[in-house]
Amino acid sequence: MDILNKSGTSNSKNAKTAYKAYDALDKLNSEQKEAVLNTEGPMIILAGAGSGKTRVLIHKVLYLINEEKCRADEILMVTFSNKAAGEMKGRIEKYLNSDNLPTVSTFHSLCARILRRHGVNIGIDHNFVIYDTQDQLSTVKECVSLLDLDPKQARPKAVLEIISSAKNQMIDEKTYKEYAKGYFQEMVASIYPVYQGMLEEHNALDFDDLLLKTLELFRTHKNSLEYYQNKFRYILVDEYQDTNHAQYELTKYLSQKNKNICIVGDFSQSIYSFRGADFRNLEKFKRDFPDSKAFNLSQNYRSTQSILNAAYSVISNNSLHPILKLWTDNESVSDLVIHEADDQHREAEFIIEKVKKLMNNDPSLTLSDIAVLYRMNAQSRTLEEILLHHSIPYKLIGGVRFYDRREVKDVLSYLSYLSNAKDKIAKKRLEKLGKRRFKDFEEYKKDFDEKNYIENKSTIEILDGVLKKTKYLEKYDEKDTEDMGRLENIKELRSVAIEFPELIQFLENVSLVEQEYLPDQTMEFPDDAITLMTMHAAKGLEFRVVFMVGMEEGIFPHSQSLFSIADVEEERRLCYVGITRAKEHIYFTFARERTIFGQRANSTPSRFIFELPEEIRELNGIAYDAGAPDFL
DNA sequence: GCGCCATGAGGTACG
DNA sequence: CTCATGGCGC
Repeated sequence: MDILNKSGTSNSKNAKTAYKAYDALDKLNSEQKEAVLNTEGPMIILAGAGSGKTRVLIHKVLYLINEEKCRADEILMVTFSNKAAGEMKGRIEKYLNSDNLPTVSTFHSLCARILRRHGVNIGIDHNFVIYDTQDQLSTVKECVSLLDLDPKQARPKAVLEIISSAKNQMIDEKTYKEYAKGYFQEMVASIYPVYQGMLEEHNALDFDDLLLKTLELFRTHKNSLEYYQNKFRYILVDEYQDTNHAQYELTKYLSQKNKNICIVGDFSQSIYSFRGADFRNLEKFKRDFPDSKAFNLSQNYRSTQSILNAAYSVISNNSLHPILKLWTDNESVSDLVIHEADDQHREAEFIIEKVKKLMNNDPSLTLSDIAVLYRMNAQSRTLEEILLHHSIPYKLIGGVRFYDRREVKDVLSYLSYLSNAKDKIAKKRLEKLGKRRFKDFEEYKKDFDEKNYIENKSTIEILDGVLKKTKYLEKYDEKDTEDMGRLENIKELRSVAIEFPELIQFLENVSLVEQEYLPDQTMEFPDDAITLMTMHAAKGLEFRVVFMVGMEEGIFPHSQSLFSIADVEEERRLCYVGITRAKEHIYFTFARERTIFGQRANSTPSRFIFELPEEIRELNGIAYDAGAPDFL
């Protein structure tokens, strides 16, 4: 095999980390190996949960480079989160002793970069700001008041949802009115063009625009498109079931010329249709690339067979998409338990008892091996209370993100407004921080513009200058714990500012990169703690022990999903994602009675409980096998 | 310009 | 019940 010869030629100064294709390929199973070795042309990898998908992607990249199919910088790998991109990048870099690296990026960062460079072709200033959800909401509010509409009827949040989903379907502000049906949508049709005009005036793009404007650029400027088609000769896209229409089109455009595109996904793990994802893109791809080759990764390395059986038993109730049946060689010692509790407090107590027992029986088990998964964040409160009461450390994932925090957003608005004075949304926010303060800030801005600080001063100098001039920190009282936290966050922001001395780069970084933010609880227990999070947040993770709580109709599946089959199927996929997080043991719990939003009510066990394999239900005394329960 | 109270809504969430 | 928001009074 000529891989052997090539492995020694380049990149192998450091024997410890240099990539050796022949070694690496030996460690792959035959399905994985086939997927790695097929380099040319369009291909689709259906990768089940825990099937080593990341591994395959990384080895594909390394193999391409090692086989000299292309240079590293001719490879583009697209992921959905910065976290995933960072991990991929880290793992690839470890094997490459070279400065020439592949581009690993999210769709949004990639598009932002493309637009900074070539957006001028379609009238986009290279200095544009990126509006996040909060800015978008403020913009919609502006439009609503400008158009003299009643904010109670044109609820900004609802309006924005419609605009965003229109954008996801690539319907622009001019054509939307043709699609609008009914009173509300017609109202949105009148707001959408105003909203879009306002963004333009502000020299701003929202996240959806990043994708749409890039598509517009590709459609109208062949040169720009060809530049990227030539640059990225090999393209890999992860989590393809999560792409929306615009992202689908982007991958199509970019790969049109070389057709070396590898997409990876899993129908059964599509859980983001509410934000525009369409798992049917996996099927559409086959139609658009009729000569594409298909590969399946069906061997699971994470869970026991009985966990996989449980997951399959549930997901096989879905009919709107194909299902990949997984198998494993893993030893099958596994707890699968269904537990009925009196109420949500007893449910939490059950978890604690169980955790204690498990840890007694198995000294190798630590708290960080354990996760409690729930459908919605509101469910975490009772769990937190009881864990706190029993002094069991936990870390809570979720909540307000770092860059969404008020104080962080305030400081960023100052900086963003300095770099782009057209941003009226930032201006409005700053005015709200006090007239005096804004006046002082304007004085600073005058210096900033006249003395060209943007080139002569570093981000941290500017940031500190603004803080000093506006006395912003005086808003907060060091003795107040909440304020203290806010001051801490600004400190944290300062350290990011030090990392990015160029203001424009700093702003680009903060609008596109979500920083890992740990809430206070985690700070107190940095090491070993139980993880509490939603099932959505758990995607991609694994734990030796998983508790899925609140398995009740109306909670999971969520009440708002019950009107459509497609929505219930998405809930079921979420259930599948939850189950497949577990390596060894899984516990499903539900309460007979639950207080939610201050309302106490009896609950019915989730339909998903009844979809678990009969043996498990029998073992747990939940063998309603007289057919479907009456709620169905 | 700040803070209080009434009101209303309440899913999941990446960039 | 809890949190965010907006209007209004001081």
